[in-house]
Amino acid sequence: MSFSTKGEYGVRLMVQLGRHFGTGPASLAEIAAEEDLPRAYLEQLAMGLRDAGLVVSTRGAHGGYELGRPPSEIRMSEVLRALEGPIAPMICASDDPEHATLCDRASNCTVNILWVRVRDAITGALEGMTLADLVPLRLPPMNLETPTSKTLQGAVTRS
Amino acid sequence: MSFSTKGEYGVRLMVQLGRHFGTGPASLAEIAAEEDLPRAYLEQLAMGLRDAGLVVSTRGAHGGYELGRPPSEIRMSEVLRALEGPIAPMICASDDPEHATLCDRASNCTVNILWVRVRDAITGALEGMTLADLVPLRLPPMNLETPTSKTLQGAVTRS
DNA sequence: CTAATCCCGACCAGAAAGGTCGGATATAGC
DNA sequence: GCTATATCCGACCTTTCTGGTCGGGATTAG
Repeated sequence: MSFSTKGEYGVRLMVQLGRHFGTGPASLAEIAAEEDLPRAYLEQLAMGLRDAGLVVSTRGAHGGYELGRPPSEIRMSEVLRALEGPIAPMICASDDPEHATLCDRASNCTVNILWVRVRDAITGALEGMTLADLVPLRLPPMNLETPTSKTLQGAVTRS
Repeated sequence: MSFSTKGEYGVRLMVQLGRHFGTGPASLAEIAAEEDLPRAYLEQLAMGLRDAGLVVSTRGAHGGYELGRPPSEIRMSEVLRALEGPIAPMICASDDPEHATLCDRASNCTVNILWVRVRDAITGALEGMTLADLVPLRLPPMNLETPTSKTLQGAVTRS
């Protein structure tokens, strides 16, 4: 029982974008360095997030990705769905009606309610959290784009 | 995000054993036929359940498996753990302290609380259900081992 | 003795997952 | 326009996992 590392990496990517929120697009190269993740792989994840409308991309030099909405308005359920597809602990209990593969044995299948309850528990937990809950608080509101924050970035994050 | 079919098959196996509860051991051949699952594969799952003490095996002719306890005393969390291992939506959020692989980035890892909450939601749901909730109510006590069920067996099971 | 049954390790094939590569396209700054 | 920096995106590769089989051994009821 687990999420894929796609989910893990994707969430970490989103958290980083949350930290950069309001400061213009952040390039994947930047974030890959900060989180120590393979850049080429992040591309795949970012595209999924973009297609879901969670992030906005800017191409070309000085381009990158930024959140489409403030962190507090991005539910983690949306993020996980964009990354991993419908939330479904079992094929017969998907929260996406499209993919709701009714088990052939639907009639005498009493097991289904188990998976449905588990699914609802998961979506409930995910629905109750926003990206803002995961983004470490930004330092007290000084001028947001301080040069110091930039200088710091380079220094840290090298594992 | 999903359980493996190991979990699915295993739960179905347990439900069948629940139906047979109190009527002596049921052979895997029998159950494989009833649920239309590969017998050889069920063996693997049954052994895991046995090692966890959830079922008791009887070897030799007329042997088979039966529940170690009444269905109402078997929490689904136990069943799933026996089948799939510790409940951990992410490596850094296992409910088994042994396998709690602290992420190297533990200090600046704010994401962890997400997985922990999800995990707790799942275990909560699982803890709140017993096998009895999944076993279809038995018909009013007639003679339980009807001959018709036996005649059926022979016909099936050869893939 | 025989048939039924669990026990259990070895093995296997296909799918999925994680990840790489390279080139196309777009854009900011000179 | 040229160049450096980005996203974009399909093709590809490699390793792991998973669902599943096989075959033989140990046990036991009849």
